Amino acid sequence: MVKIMTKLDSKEFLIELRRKGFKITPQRLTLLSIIDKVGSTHPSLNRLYELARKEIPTLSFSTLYNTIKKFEEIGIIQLFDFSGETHIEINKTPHINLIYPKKGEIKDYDDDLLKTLVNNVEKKIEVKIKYAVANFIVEENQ
Amino acid sequence: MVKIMTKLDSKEFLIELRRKGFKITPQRLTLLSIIDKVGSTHPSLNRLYELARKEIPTLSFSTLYNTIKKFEEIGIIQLFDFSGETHIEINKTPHINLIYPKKGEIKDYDDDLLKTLVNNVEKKIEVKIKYAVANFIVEENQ
DNA sequence: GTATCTGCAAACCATTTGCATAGAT
DNA sequence: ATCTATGCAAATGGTTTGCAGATAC
Repeated sequence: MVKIMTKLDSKEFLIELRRKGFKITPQRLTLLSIIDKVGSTHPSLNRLYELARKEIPTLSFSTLYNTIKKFEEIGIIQLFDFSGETHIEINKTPHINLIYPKKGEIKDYDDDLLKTLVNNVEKKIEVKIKYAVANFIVEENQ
Repeated sequence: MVKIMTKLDSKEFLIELRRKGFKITPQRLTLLSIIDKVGSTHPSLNRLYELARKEIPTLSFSTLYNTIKKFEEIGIIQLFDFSGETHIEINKTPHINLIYPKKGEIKDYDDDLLKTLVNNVEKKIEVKIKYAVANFIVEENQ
């Protein structure tokens, strides 16, 4: 079993995974460490697959898929659809995604005003917001 | 040619369509009027197709698809992916989409704070935001 | 030893495209 | 008359599932 230390696979995190009945496999550790590294660039599943293949050339897409879905279920990541593909989000706090559609780039941007907005809405209509992202599409002139 | 009066197919709007080299067909007028009516519920393309079929039973999905893409190009609507499907957005001003994932419901919610946030970001990083939507996922306990 | 995971292959399904005919201007 | 739109049917491509053998525990 390969052991790579990252923010995500710290001891407590692995214990938590096990507690939920998950097995710790090399594939999962590798995916965790890749997500830890590049998660903030919001890779698509296919991009993630490319990256993971460099480390485990025999990895199947279905293993990646199942694992990613489990990670979402547990709450390690969020998934979102963009431009016909599933992408990864690791920033769980309310934030802005600055989207450059032509470049296909998505950058995180933090602003406390969004957090205030979430609080306001929660109070106003008496709901709990589980997750909040503001998508700002940037105008790209050539 | 069927003529149905809506906010969207007002005279100026049709002139604008023609100016861009588009032909005004019954299919397009019907789609415009349906979008005008139900656009705020963010229907998926398939839902839109169901609705349109009730009015034009022979309508093909590819006609709907091509038309919707044109509408997006012109700027009548925005398209976004959610839960593996393409959905329609007609609210072009910065607003919040309250998403109830279990129900599959998406409700518009307006708050000026979001508009302020957009202005702040535009000034701070010197970009023009073409389009802004904040997605708030609502926690639904059963 | 047992329950879960992996990898392969096939199925699924929304989206996209090619093309011959029809229609708008 | 010309150029664009429609509808059909097939292709595409990302996602999802079934299953036999392998692995974590």
